[in-house]
Amino acid sequence: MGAVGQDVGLGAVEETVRLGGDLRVAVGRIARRLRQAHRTGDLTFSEASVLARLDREGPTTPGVLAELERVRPQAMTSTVGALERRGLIARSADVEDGRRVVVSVTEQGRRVLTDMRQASTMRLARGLEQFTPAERARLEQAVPLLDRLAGLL
Amino acid sequence: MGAVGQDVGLGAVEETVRLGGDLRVAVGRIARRLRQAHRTGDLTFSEASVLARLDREGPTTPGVLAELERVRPQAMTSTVGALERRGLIARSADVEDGRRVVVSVTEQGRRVLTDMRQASTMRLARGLEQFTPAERARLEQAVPLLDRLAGLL
DNA sequence: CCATATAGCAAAGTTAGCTTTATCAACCCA
DNA sequence: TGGGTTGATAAAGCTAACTTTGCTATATGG
Repeated sequence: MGAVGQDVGLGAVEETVRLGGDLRVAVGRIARRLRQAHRTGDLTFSEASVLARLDREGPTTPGVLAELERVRPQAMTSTVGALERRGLIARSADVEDGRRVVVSVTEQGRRVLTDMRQASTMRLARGLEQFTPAERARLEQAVPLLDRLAGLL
Repeated sequence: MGAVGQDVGLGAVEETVRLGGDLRVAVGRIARRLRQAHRTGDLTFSEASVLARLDREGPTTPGVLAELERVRPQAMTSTVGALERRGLIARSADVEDGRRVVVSVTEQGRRVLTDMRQASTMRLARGLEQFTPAERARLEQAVPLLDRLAGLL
C-alpha cells in the first residue's frame, strides 16, 4: 500500500476524495444558483425529480416514490400533492388494495418535461449555449454518471 | 436555419434544452441528497463554496465575495461569519480603507478543504469508489465545465 | 466641512424541503 | 372478529440560504 518507488502525485483514494470535494462545490453552486432564480410557477427540484422519474419508470405509488427519492412518505405526499394541484400528475385509487394510490404523469406533465418555458431549464440552456458542442457532449456523458451517483448517496 | 435535407433527431436547440433539463434533475438530486445527509459540524454548500473560492483566488473582501457568489452582501456577512466562528477563515481590517474587511483562509481552513472527515465529501467519495477509473475520469473532466456553468448562471 | 456614497453588519421574514408526531382507513391473520 | 400492520395523509417544526429593511462607520467630492 502507499506510493512505492515513484511519486506520481496523489494516490487513488486521495484523488477520489478530491474529486468528491470538487464535485460537491460545483454541484452546490449550480443548485444554489438555480434555486435562487426560481420563479413561481417553475418546478422545484423535488417536483422535477419526481416528475422525471415517473415519466421514465411509469406509474407507481407514493410510497415507492418516497423510497426511490430517499425521503419519508410524508414528504412525498406533499411533493405529489403539489404536482397534482398543477395538473402534471394524476392520483388514482388502486383497485386491488384500497390503501394504495397510484400516481401517473398526465399529458400536461409530459409536455412540461420537454418545455422551454421552464425558467430553470431556459437558464441552463442559455448557459450551455456558451459551450462548444464538444463540451456539451462531455457534459452529456457525465449526466448518467451523476444520476447513478445520486442513487448511491 | 433548421434541419434541412435530413432528419438526424433533435435540433441543436432542442438538444441543449434537453441537456439542461437532465442536468437540472441530476444536479438537484445530488444536492438534495447531500443536504439531507448534512451533519452538524459539516460545511454547508455556501460555506464550502466560499472557502474553496478563497483558497483558489486568495484573500478578498466580503463585498467582492458576494458579487462572485451572486448574493447580497448581507448574505455573505452571515456565511463569512459562520466560517470565522469555526476558525476556517480570518477577518482583518484593511489599512487603506477603514470600511473594508479582508477575508483569508486560515491554516485550519486549508486543512478542512482536503479533509476526509467532512461527512459530505466522504459520502461522495464512497459513492465514487463504485465507479471505474474511466468513469471517474469522465466526471473529473466535467467538473470544470460545471464550475464554468455555475458562473454563467 | 458637509452631503452623499460605500462597506459591512444585524435582524426579521421568506421559501424549499425536509423531519417527527399523530390520524385514519384498508388489509391480513390467528 | 378483533388486533396488529401498512399506506397515505395532515399538521407542526426545523434548517439552509436566501431576501428586504434599516443601521453605523468610513471615505470622498464639491
